[in-house]
Amino acid sequence: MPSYKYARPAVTVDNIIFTIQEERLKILLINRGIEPFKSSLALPGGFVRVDESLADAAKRELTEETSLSDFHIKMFGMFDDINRDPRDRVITIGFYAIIPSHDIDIAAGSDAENVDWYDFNDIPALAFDHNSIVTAAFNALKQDLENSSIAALFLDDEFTLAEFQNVYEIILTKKVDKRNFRKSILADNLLIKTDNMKSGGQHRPAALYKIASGENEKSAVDNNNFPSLNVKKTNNDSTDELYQKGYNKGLEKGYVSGFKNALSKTNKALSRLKPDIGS
Amino acid sequence: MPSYKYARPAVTVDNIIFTIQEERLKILLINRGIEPFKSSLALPGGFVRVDESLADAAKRELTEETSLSDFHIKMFGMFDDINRDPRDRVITIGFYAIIPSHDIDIAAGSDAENVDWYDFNDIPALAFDHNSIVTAAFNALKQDLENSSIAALFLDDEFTLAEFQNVYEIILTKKVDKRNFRKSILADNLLIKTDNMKSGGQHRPAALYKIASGENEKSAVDNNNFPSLNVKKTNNDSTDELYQKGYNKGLEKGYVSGFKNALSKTNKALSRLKPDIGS
DNA sequence: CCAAAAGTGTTTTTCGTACACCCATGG
DNA sequence: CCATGGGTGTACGAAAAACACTTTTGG
Repeated sequence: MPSYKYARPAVTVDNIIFTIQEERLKILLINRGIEPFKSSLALPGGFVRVDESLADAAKRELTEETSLSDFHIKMFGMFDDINRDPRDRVITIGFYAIIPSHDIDIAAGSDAENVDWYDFNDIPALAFDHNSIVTAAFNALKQDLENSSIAALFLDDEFTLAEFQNVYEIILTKKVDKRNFRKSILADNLLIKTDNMKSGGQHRPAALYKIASGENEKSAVDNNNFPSLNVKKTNNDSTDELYQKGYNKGLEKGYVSGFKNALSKTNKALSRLKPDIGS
Repeated sequence: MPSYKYARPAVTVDNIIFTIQEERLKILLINRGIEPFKSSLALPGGFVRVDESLADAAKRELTEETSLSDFHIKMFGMFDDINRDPRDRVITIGFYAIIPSHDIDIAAGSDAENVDWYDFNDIPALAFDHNSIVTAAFNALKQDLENSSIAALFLDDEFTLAEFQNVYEIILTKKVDKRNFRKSILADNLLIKTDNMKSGGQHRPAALYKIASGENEKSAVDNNNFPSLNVKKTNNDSTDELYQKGYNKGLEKGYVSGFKNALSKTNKALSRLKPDIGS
């Protein structure tokens, strides 16, 4: 029973697990079995152990909750209101994860009684301050969508540009001009064309693309903090290039505008969002 | 002597206090009096109490260290390496503060033996991982500089555009085209012209500007999390405008690119950074 | 041969950038 | 009257945005 000279806040992680299912953005929620907020929906999460980093804690919880492994996670914020948990002083750090559609059944099936997917546009009142956390996660997701190739994480390893564009349109709830989108995406060199085609519909087959992994392709799978996903290059000088630990760890290969938006070409990214007036 | 069922990490805050002195960006460092890293330089900071938020803890420490009050602070990152403190598992949250030049003497004078200003471009090896934290703080500062009017916090309440521009040039270490800078700044409506002029030099007097506080002007002084500093408006829709708690609290009135950035007009901001070739 | 999605270029507009001269003051 | 910084507008080029038709397949 560890004791300390001064009281300490508890530290937890909460995970927002995004996926796309039936053309809708969804997140995983659990039905709380205990008070407080018993039988409310809540984000999966748990306490951080003293021998693990925050990201490791998030991944451990994710594996417990979904029985998947090899997550791509991203720290996006922290929540520290004194009274956010009525039982104790709890500081929580938010991570979001992206699960490709083909893993949905595995993820939600692990503990079907208590775990299910919910449409992002129809989230009920959640336990604690979890609605705020969900909102923050979504804002981070949208921003990262503009500045990296994370949209590919919703898809199979190889995907068509139409599928890729569809991820943007679903998450940003905007139609995009196809020609400008393709021009912009390909100019960023975040994707590379494979030799494979996707046939199937009664229409012309589409070329399959994959994310242009920075160094080697394996690292895209092994590392769980989005590091090998390409981040848009920017004209950084000197200090910008220093390794920035901590919060931005997940995007360490580029500048995180992110939160701001770092100084990446945000306007360029926005060009994809304009509705397709033509045709 | 509080005790818990499971061991808990300690939670601390560390403050990077920026100011401009003699045309140089400086930060406040303390000389550690105790092991580990005894007599190394380090960031001011301390433990978070269970009855205070992270921001309150940062402000409390700031007041203790500088004997100033009413700080503008911004949470910019967290640092959670398991071994970052050899004594214990310590998670720290970084805040930066900006102090106007006219408060420098007060700030550093409170505990002159151990506290002093150091040129940002000449920071020695610091205790713990504090060099990483300083780098992250600087990146956040640069980014916020592009997306809000925080540059004004280095100055008096009213200031000339030349002084304002000078803040950018010092922090970004780049010369800026005067005409483009003024055009860009004024187009953002982050500043408003006062009726006052600054005379003095043997040249034409300069118009004084102040930050265009969002609602009322007092809140710019009262609130310590940069909330009333104007943040560049962006074309957000629906969900973007939801209140985003937690990490981005300091900029809640706008979109935080920032970190991440958000989707503000970063390119526009960058235009100010181009050297002034002319004249 | 027809429906349905894949794929592809050009024009227009907007925005970033370079650039030079007159103004008001103090000494 | 002159040295010093304050203050202003325009023209050019690059990038974003609008926009429509041909191609390839399956049924």
